[in-house]
Amino acid sequence: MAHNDTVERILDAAEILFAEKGFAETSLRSITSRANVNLAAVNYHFGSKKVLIQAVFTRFLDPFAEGLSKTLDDIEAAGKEPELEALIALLFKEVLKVKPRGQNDIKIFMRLLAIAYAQAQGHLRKHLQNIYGTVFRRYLKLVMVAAPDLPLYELYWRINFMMGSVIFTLSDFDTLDAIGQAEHQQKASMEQTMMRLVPFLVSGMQAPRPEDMPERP
Amino acid sequence: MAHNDTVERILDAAEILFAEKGFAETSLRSITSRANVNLAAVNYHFGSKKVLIQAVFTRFLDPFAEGLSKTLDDIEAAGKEPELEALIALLFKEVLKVKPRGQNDIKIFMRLLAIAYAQAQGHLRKHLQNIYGTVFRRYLKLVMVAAPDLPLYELYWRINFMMGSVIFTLSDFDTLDAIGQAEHQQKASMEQTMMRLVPFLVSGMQAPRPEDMPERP
DNA sequence: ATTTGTTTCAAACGATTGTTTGTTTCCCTT
DNA sequence: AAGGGAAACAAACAATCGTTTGAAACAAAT
Repeated sequence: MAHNDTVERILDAAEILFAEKGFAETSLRSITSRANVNLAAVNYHFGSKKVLIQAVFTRFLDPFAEGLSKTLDDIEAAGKEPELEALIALLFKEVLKVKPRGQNDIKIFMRLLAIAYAQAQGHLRKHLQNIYGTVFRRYLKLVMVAAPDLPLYELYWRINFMMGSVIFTLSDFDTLDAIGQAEHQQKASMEQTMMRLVPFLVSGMQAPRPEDMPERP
Repeated sequence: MAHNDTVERILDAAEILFAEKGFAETSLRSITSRANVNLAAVNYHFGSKKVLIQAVFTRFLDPFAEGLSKTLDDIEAAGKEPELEALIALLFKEVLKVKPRGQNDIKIFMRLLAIAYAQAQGHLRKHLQNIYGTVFRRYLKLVMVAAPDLPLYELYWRINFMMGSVIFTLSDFDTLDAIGQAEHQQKASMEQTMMRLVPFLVSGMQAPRPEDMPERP
């Protein structure tokens, strides 16, 4: 219990503080202090702060990627070709499945993703791409089938447009919801906002191709 | 020439380094070193690093907000009610107008926006909101007219969905374009990508309202 | 030419950072 | 009960951070 408990307490504290302030702005001392753990424990168990950051991501993304992979297995086994809306909603369901122990885990998860993208840290990005690239490509193939009239290159960019909407909105959900309450006297939940995202994304993906944009310039 | 030159050289160096590495990861020494300026110059001319960060944003956003404001003046003076597509394309044109001295200024501009959102720095966010909130609200009113069948609260969230796509995609344009070249042997420009964004965003905004989502729960 | 005020500069400040060290404590095996 | 390897600990490490200092260099005005 001793070892494992310390490692997980560090990860718990780290993911919260990283999501709140970012990587560079979060000191190891603030992490170990929140975790009620000795300062040296981080370097003892992880080796360095950089590895700790990667470990935080791994703990989130591994179950997510595994869950997504299994869902894709089921789809392919059933020989189904899901529609665009189902494919997008699928991703949200998968996100909601991850780590049901805490309520605000999804917010942390999304904020970490946003920070990872905002900070073009070479080592982190390639680390994630190397590990989770395979599952992502499997998912992308299904999107291709669901939107057959879209050239591959166009689809590539639209996928990124989608990622932008989702990550941006959900990672800043608390702030955006607070503004929404102040200006419209309505509050939203994360699940509601995901539901709101689906039709926006589906319609965006089904949009006609941009004008004056040759497929191969 | 002495004073003004130093201040602008600091701003030039700061915006590049901030866009590359973020705020906390960029030291004043790296800024002053790149600007060929003494270390103390930052605190002498700006007072603190925090003020320098705000100054970098101001130099970008002031001309942008002013240009947008004038464009909105013209529209209102002409009594026009632009369509959604025109309103969205308008924003991109306004962005392209800002700071024509350098080619990659837009990339820096977008990266700074992304970093500003990712790092929930309280002081910066309120600073921006207080200064540029007025222009933004004027623009929002035009969008309201262009999408009359959309409830205000729904529109609020979709505006944020749009912002997410744009900021996310364009701030990471270099990386995304590099991947696009590797996987599809096609390269894009920032202007092309903006053109690609327009139909995606327009269709997203015109999407049907999400199911099971009462207007006032 | 002298004064006045602004800007630049080298140097140092205290604080905080990630990491390392050597020792102590704990737990398990024999 | 004794031994040994893993873990926790207080303390210190060198490096870097933003900021401050006081003197030097400069410009413009009297």
